[in-house]
Amino acid sequence: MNNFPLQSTFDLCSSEDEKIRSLGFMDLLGVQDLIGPPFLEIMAAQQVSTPPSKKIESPEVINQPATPKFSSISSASSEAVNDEPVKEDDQEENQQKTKKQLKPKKTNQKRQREPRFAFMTKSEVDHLEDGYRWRKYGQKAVKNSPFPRSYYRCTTASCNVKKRVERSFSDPSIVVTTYEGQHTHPSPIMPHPSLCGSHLTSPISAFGMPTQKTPPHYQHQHQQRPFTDNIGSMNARFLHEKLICSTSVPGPSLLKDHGLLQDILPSHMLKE
DNA sequence: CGACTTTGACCAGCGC
DNA sequence: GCGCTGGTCAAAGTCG
Repeated sequence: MNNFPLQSTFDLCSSEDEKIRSLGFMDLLGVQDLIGPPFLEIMAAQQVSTPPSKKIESPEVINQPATPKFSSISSASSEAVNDEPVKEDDQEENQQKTKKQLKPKKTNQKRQREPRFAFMTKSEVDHLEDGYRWRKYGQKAVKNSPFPRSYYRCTTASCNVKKRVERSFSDPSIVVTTYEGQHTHPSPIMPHPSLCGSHLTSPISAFGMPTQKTPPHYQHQHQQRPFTDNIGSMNARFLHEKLICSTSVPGPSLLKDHGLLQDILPSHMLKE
């Protein structure tokens, strides 16, 4: 497997990411775009639903909505889209500002988290090309890891998507990327949906990630699940890898995907 | 000169 | 209450 600089590892099997494993990757990805409802339902059913009473704090990954399917994601997404959590805080904000020219966020309520999804990618580079433009706004050393975690934000003004990138402690060759929120715009770098998948000029962009390369008709069809739109593209591959890694996901819908993925995935992977 | 990165500081949440 | 950690801000620096 040295042919590619990187390869995604979806079964999230590193010890460090056990937490990730426990939760529905699909849900996080919102992959239903490609797989269709039946599959999702299966996945959703399998998902560890986070008890409402318990805060969804598990770092990446887990904010698996308690509700099956994406109803909660949908609503979350809409919030996410408008996502201007800060505005209503103006007054409080002022007080805080006076105090310190810092963070407008924070208020009486807990910070609302956007739907997040994480995935692991075997890569030598930390910041994978995913078709969107990101601006780094922070970096922190992480506990229990020699590798720092980088924080990125989508540079598009109206887009509040963020992502965190860190290397796996257990396997430095693996990059754990966590996306938060949804893109409210098409990919500025890869404007041609048709390029998605079939023209993998770069392994990185190939499963780089949530590039919005979903065919227009598809997007239209699934408009109400904005979150999935962003991710729709990468999932083909991610999804499949996840599937082949996860023995717990039987299902016809899987087969359905094979057709779509054949030109993307190595035959041996398909077999698996 | 604008866009982006680096980096130190600050704040909130959480566990003890 | 206190300390730790994650997440974010914003000034300064860097690059094209």
